Amino acid sequence: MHMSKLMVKTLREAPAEAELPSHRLLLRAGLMVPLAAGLYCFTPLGWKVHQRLENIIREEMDRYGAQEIHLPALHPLETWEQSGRAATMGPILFHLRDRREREFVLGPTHEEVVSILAGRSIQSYRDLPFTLYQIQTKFRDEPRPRGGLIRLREFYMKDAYSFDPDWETLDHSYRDAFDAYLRIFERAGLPVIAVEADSGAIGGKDSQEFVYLTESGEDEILLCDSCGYAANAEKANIQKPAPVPGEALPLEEVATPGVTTIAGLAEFLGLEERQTAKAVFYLADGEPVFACIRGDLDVNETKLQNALKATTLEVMDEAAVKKHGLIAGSASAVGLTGMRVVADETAVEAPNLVAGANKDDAHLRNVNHGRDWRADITADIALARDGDACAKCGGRLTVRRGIEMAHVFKLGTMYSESMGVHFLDEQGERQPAVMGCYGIGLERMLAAVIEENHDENGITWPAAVAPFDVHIVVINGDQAEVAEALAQLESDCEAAGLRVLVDDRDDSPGTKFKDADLMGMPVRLTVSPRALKGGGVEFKPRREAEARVIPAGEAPGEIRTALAEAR
RNA sequence: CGGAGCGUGGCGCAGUCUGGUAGCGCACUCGACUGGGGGUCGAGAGGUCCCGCGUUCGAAUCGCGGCGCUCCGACCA
Repeated sequence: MHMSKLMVKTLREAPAEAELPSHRLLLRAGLMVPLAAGLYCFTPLGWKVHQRLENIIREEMDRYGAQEIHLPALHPLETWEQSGRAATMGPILFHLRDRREREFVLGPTHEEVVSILAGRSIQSYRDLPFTLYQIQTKFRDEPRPRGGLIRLREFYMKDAYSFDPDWETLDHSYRDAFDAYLRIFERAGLPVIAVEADSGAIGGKDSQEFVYLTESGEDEILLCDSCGYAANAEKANIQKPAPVPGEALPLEEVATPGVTTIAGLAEFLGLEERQTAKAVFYLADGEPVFACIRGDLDVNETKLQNALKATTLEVMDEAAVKKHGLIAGSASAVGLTGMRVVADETAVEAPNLVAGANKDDAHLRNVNHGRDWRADITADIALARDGDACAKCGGRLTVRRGIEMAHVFKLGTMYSESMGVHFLDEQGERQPAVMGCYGIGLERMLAAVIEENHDENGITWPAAVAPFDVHIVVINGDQAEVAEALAQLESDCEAAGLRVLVDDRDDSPGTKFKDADLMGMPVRLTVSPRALKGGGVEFKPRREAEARVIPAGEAPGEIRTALAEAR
């Protein structure tokens, strides 16, 4: 490809709205052009990278026997009503109507549709197991698209779905997908870590995310520095400090004028925070819920939501707090009626806690579970924080941020039951298939590849995803010797199976070098009178500082070597 | 949805406070020179100043309403 013919426009300066390095470079290098919030056009250059990522994924999925399919993006609304997710996914669904006023949604994912497809193919346990996958567009009406390709409203996802006769064989399908993902990210030059993730109220057993660690990520991850435990903040478990022990003492009210915070309460009474009880109020599916945890801990709302099996959970606003007669800052479950109480184990086990008296400026000492109050649900609802103790080994947890690249789930039978994916087992009994699902965000992956592979001058593509292998800069291409050398070099490289980009534009050398750095092909060759005089062509791997002159005939071999190193 | 900022040629910005014929740099076109890190000179083209309503003799500028974009948060199987 010659740059004089390539539809690309590089920018000296990035648009003001772009902040992330990947976003700025995607725009500056001319890989994409914005259309609207969360929507981008890919240029020929950008699309080549996208396709190379796609192909890596396709190869690794095919390698373990997953089968590629294609599904509609447009789904009848009833499909989503059948699974119940029309309600739970709610506002994220793009809705539209056809000319006969029939309602459709644009698929944000494809569990429902793939289940319908699978259900029509499965009759016997002999038909199982298998894994289907698709690489196609998904639509989500995100509340806030952001970060260039990090969060889009229309995006490519590789989504795979496994169908197994039982949980045991699902473990194998899951493992196959997991291993394929490790190979995919390895090949794409993207360091990721697998972290335990929440599988949601929707159910399922195991769930892991593949996360690329970066400060600009939106996912919060807890990492244990001693045992390697890694979990999404929604899922992370901690070892909670032991309570202050003691025999149950008589309940006693104490005046606490103006005290409304745990820190203030502990200081006022000269106690530790773990000797107090904290209360937080929520509306779960619209119903009031009283959450209670020991004062030194915070509530993990995902865990709380799971404990409640609620589809929505929100913190009560002031009006709701008032309406339900709660006293913020002095609330406790003692004497509380009219709502469910969910308590963390710590609040149940610790004796003689200080809790609110359910009136202003007063608290209760020596509150004990069982005697003074009772939890409707007792569960672990504690939030892991930076510095907390690892649940597995007691080591120190550190909070890191990252971008979720992929998510693997053991779904179980939820969709097979609602969408009708059944088979007859060896006993002739009708069973729902046990499903798993495995998604990778393509554009997000592309953005992360750039986040990981760039320097102050531009992109430094890993060889496996670069749009071209070699970028040939021509200087004084109008001179006959130079033109001749270029033609030979180009055909030698192409004969060696290399993807060649030639900057044949009539621009100054400086402009071409800057663009070559910005666009970031793994190897740059310069054909010029000077290099010819020096005995060949100038050879410079993008990630190295120094260039050297090599005989032109050796270029293809040297490029191959450099590509092998540019991972 | 809450908080903040921004909207002027393709990109980066000035002009807005204090109303008076829209400007700079880059990019673009043509010509010449130059030819190893976004080069020089000359001549050009390109604008619903986000939209609407209002105030005014006169609005990019003031007022009201709306839209869009970005960031933070909420949200995000």
